[in-house]
Amino acid sequence: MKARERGLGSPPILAGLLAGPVLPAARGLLGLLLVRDDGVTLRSGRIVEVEAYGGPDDGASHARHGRTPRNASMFGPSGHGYVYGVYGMHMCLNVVCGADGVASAVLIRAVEPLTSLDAMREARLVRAIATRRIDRATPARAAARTAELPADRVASGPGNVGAAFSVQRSDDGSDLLDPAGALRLEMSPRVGPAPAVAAGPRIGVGFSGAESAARPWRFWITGSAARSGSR
DNA sequence: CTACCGATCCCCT
DNA sequence: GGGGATCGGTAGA
Repeated sequence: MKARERGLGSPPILAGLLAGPVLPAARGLLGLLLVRDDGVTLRSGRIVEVEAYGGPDDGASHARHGRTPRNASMFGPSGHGYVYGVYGMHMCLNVVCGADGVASAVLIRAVEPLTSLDAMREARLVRAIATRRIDRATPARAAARTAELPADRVASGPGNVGAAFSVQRSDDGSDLLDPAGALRLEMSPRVGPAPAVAAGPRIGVGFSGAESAARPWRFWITGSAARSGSR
């Protein structure tokens, strides 16, 4: 029996997928593993929710007004990371897609933790303290809350994926397909039929025109409790 | 349960 | 100087 039955049989095939159009790439990223290897612990999880973003024709994309210092990675080589900060406190991770020079990327919106769940909870607490979102709740209270976070909430939502995997600006432009990279993508060891995928409008893009906001460019694995917005 | 709203900072129609 | 590919605490039904 083949080791993989989900279609992406090998890293070269994954690289080829990411080098192509963003919508198939977004679907193909579902089910893959996101890995943070800090030399001490190996945090990993299954990608269960993503959003596709395009270039100048996509009113919701950071690339809608062309290349800037902030979005330069979107125009770079596929398979690399595009990391940006929003609202002064959240880091979001994208996988760059398309040919070099073409702007497109896939936002990782939710991950199901597989290994080092406690390290992810700890990383969540680090962010909570760093952003000082613990005015009313005392630090001890915040620590207790973080420790009690259900597994399927730890990396649910793009900001929480960033926190749980300690995504930082230095990850911007890094090669996510490098097997030795500190932040990387890996093939899922899971064998079986391809999971059912659902699609819908992207989240938080109301500022873009009606046409862009209506595009069903958000994809998720049906039934995953880690999907954001499904509290 | 839903809905609002403040936090906070980098980057830019 | 304004706004954002978010989050979570709080208020109120």
